[in-house]
Amino acid sequence: MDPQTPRDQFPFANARVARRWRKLLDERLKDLGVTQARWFTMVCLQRGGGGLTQRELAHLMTIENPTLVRLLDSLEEQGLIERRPCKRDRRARLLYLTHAGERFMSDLNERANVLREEMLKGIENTDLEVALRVFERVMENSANLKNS
Amino acid sequence: MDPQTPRDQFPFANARVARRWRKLLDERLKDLGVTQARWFTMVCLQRGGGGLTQRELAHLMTIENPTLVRLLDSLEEQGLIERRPCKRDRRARLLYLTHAGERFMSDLNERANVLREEMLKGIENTDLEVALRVFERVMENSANLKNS
DNA sequence: CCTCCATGATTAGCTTGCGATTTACTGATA
DNA sequence: TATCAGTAAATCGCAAGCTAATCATGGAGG
Repeated sequence: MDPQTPRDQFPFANARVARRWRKLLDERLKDLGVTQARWFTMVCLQRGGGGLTQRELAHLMTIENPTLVRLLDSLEEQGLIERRPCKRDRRARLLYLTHAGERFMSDLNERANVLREEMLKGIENTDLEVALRVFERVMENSANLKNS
Repeated sequence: MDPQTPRDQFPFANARVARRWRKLLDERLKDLGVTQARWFTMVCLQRGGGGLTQRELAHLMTIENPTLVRLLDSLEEQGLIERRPCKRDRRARLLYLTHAGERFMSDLNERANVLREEMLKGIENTDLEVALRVFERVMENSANLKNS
């Protein structure tokens, strides 16, 4: 078999890290009844500022709408977010963190930050910046594919 | 909200790229009846050399055993791999690519290579090497966590 | 006003990640 | 030899990613 080049290894190594991060974070949020994906949903909603539609939030998160629907179902059931009707378009629903959800965020963020720093310990910001540039370029490249 | 640092963004950006890669590869392998995960299983089996146990292959792939079991079920059903009994340990089963599986690999690899080069277009090897070092360090760091 | 296409959300069904449990076997030790 | 902890694989059930299909509403053109 050919020796492995950096290009060969990249997608696998990337996916491996993503699996590991998800697994560890799920583990550490478990006693709060939250998962990595649900926390990410709340983070994006908070960043987006509340009042987003589901389509807009899905776009922010770069996931598909049906995936988001289920995440919102569970968050709503936990009382962490709300779906309110939209007056301008009765098909749409506007999303908000509840007060409980907002209060909860500081605990969740704290645990996520701790884990992140443990995982990134000893890694220079300059190296992370290079990695982020690579990610960004991959996303740009793949945006122009679709049907090739 | 705080300005986003490279450290904040890293896990999300990493996960996003992993989702994108999986999605596009699944799409391009679909007509061959293979998914990204099933192809990855075959790649690892080929690299590992055949005759691996399931535990060994799962370790190579950095996934859990139950996840692998199902991948192997579908690959076996498609006639791409075989599970043979192990004479030294009757609990274990040794894994092999079938001839059909081996022949199939060149098509699959070709398509995966094309996609990879499209996604990595314009990215320097030196930058990929930095990213790979980051990945490796993250995996090392997270190996020492478990119960913290 | 009606028709018809487009769009936001949902539902259904598949895949693949996980942990917990079960089953069959191994191997060490009393 | 009998027992018993440990291990390989399988099974079950949950979460979260996806596509395809459905439903309700919106908006444009005849």
